[in-house]
Amino acid sequence: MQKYKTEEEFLQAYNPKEFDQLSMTADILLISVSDQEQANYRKTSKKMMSILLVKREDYPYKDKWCLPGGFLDPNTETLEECAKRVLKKETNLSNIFLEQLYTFDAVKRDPRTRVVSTAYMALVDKKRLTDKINPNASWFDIILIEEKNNIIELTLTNNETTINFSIKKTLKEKTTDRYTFKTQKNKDIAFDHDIVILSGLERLKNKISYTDIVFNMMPKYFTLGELQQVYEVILNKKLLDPAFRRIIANKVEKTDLVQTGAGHRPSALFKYKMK
Amino acid sequence: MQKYKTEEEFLQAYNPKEFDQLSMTADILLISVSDQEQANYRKTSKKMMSILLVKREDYPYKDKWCLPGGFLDPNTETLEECAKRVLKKETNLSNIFLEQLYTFDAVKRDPRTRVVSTAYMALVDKKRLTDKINPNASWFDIILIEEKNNIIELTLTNNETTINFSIKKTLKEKTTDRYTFKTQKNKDIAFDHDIVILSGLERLKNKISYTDIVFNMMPKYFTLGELQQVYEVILNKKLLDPAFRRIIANKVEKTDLVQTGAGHRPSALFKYKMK
DNA sequence: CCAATAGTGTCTGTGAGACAGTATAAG
DNA sequence: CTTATACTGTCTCACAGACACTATTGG
Repeated sequence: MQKYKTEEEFLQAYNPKEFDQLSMTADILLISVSDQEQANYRKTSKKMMSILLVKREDYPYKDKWCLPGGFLDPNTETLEECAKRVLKKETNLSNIFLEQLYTFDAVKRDPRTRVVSTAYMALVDKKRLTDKINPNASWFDIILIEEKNNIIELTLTNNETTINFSIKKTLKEKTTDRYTFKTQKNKDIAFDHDIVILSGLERLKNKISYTDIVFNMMPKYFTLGELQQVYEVILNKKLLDPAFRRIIANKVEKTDLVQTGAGHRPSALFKYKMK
Repeated sequence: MQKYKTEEEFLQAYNPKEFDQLSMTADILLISVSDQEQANYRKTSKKMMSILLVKREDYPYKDKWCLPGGFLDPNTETLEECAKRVLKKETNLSNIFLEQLYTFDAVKRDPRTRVVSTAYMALVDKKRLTDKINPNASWFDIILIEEKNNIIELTLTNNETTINFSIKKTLKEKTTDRYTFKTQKNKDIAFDHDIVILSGLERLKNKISYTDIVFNMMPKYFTLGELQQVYEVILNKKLLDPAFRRIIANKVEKTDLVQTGAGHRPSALFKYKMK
């Protein structure tokens, strides 16, 4: 090996192409909560989690659905900037909550070449979304998420197509909370994005109980009933009213506004307040 | 753009070198707990957290300290396998607890070329370590970790060299627990590894309270006093005996063994038991 | 006996789970 | 008046914080 006297000298002689390189992508799991149809005038509309998927127009995995994502430009941008750029392109929105999820790096995860992907979780209030969404992208509602014998089954629909896949969840180390996910059944989702989706949903489920992350999916003003429903759909279980109100009491602030017209006692509108 | 009839056809024509590529590394924050000297025969030896650093022999950052790490071979290995390979090389140990920490990707973090690094946290019981540690690697004890006005100061020593750096911690989003770390003072640690170290220590601090991760740093048999000291050094605060014993009660199993010879009541030896 | 750690009993306050009860709009 | 949701009061139980107390060794 040659020796260099200074760092400058060394850097001038350095040629990265001498080494094997690879490509990276940032993939984004964009999650929101939608209102579904209501059964009668008095019932409140049911809430559902939804995620944004994109139909692949080219090989590989042509015509399958995948998460919005794009290749990192190594010369100019960070992975988070790359993620923001992709989100802007797909949804025409900036200022979306973003958090790094995990880096997925199986050797054969992309058939083209070695591609390591850093996944980001993004949260948005669906009311912020205009119709300027990219035509090859589509919101899918999560209509079923069920865990049985460590096998998790997920069903999504965008009212045209229904997607269903299942993943086996195994504890990676007996001392921690990390799981290994393995695809059991999947014919509609490209790459390893089925696993990214599930990891993201689990992360959201965890973080909702010890952070204020949920307010990134809420409009500025909301009722406590709505907020509770969002918690319930994310946690996938019913919560008791008084307990819920105690928990979020010091995260929200009551306003003078009320919401009426629902065939029952009007509810106060609240807004987020930092603890 | 050309069109292809099948995925195979597409893949055959695909040339990754047409696109800008980059390099990746896996860097490992290996953490352990050491026994320090005892003041007199009766006192128990004080515990300290220690991390493994490597002295850089080449440019860039020649002669500075950094985390053990290595370039990913894109053709053969995952990042975790790369991390294991590096750990084996530096410590001659396999079967070390590893967990992906975070992917660091600032554009200019490596002066050579674009290098994205996925950091792993590794935990080990120091008694497992032989003297087969790589000569350019060295254990540094964390002798000070102090937070004041969101500036965290860290001092490490390996009894020859003392390293000191400080980092500013800012809440990234008001709704979550994610922080942005920014170097305030650092002249001994290469790359952005000062920030990796701090993120890792914070992660360990968090995870110790809701997982059994700490047992990866313990020998097979240990006293509750020792275990409590490890908790205390990681959490950086004193714990009350009865509260501590209640918390770990169903994580440990008492054995018939006792530890004597310490100038006070002998203590029972325990071992880890999964909940 | 002393010093130091090992280990336990128990009081108290906080806070979640549970359930029952009151309030109020629209049809 | 009915229906459905909004919102509150309060009991109970689990559990963490706090402190006091007993146990046991080597010197």
